[in-house]
Amino acid sequence: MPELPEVETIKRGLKSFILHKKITKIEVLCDKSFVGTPALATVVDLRRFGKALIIDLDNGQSLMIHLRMTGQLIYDGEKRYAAGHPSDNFTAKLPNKQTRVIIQFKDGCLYFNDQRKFGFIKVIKTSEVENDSFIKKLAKEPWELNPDEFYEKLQKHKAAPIKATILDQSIICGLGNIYADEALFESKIHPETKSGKLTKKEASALLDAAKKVMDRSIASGGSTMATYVKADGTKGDYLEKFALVFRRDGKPCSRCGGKIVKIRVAGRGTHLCPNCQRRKDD
DNA sequence: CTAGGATCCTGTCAGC
DNA sequence: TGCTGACAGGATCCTA
Repeated sequence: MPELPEVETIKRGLKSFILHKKITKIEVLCDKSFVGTPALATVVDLRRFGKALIIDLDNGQSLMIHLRMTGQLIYDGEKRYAAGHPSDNFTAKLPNKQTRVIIQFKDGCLYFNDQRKFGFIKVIKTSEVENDSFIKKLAKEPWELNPDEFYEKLQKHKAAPIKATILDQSIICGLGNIYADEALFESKIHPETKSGKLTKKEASALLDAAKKVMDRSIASGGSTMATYVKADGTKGDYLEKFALVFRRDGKPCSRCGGKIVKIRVAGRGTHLCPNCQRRKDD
């Protein structure tokens, strides 16, 4: 998915289009993608918990949206605002084959598209949002986590590769496959390093790097491919502009000129510069 | 308890 | 061209 910066981008953008607007109709095209009974109400707030987006309504209910791997939210009204997993859907005619839910407003439609159907929209009581099983488990985001706290957490998973550890939302919240790779590169840590082998200094550097790469992404409107269009017509282009290792295997490292490689860690494709990110002896 | 692998689902791409 | 397997910006469930 869509990692924290992308969901933050969605939240900020949607706010300007749907806040205080009434939902006039909800069409569910794929049962798996919508949990609960759709009700028509007015949007009173948009919030984000890690990678989950919450749309609060004035009937005491909230829509919890998780895009998982391939979810997208595309608002189509006077302007089009698209964010999430980048694809041609951002500019395509909608609804299409991948449209799972359509949330209609008086002057626009919010399309929830999701190729792989891992994502979902779920109706929950607003008062229960923070007790939701997913949200409840979320750890602090990098900006709220202090280095000592982070270091202590790493000791509880000392045998797991650091990449797996920082992808675990109950340890540190917000990173996904892109920003995990970028943060490890930025802090010069090999992704397979056992979490318990990191020094306090390295843990602190990694935390700083996580904040840095995500701050930069949020500032540019989230990462994306070329088809991504923001509300103002500009493109969010973290991958093109800022990614230094993600999907850059075979290309030279911007820091040392060495060759970026792709390996598999924790079941995920992982990009690194073997020269800058030295493996420690186990 | 942790760690690692399979799994949900659709689509695309590399390699035969 | 057609088939096959691998893989994908996530999280959960199962097993050891």
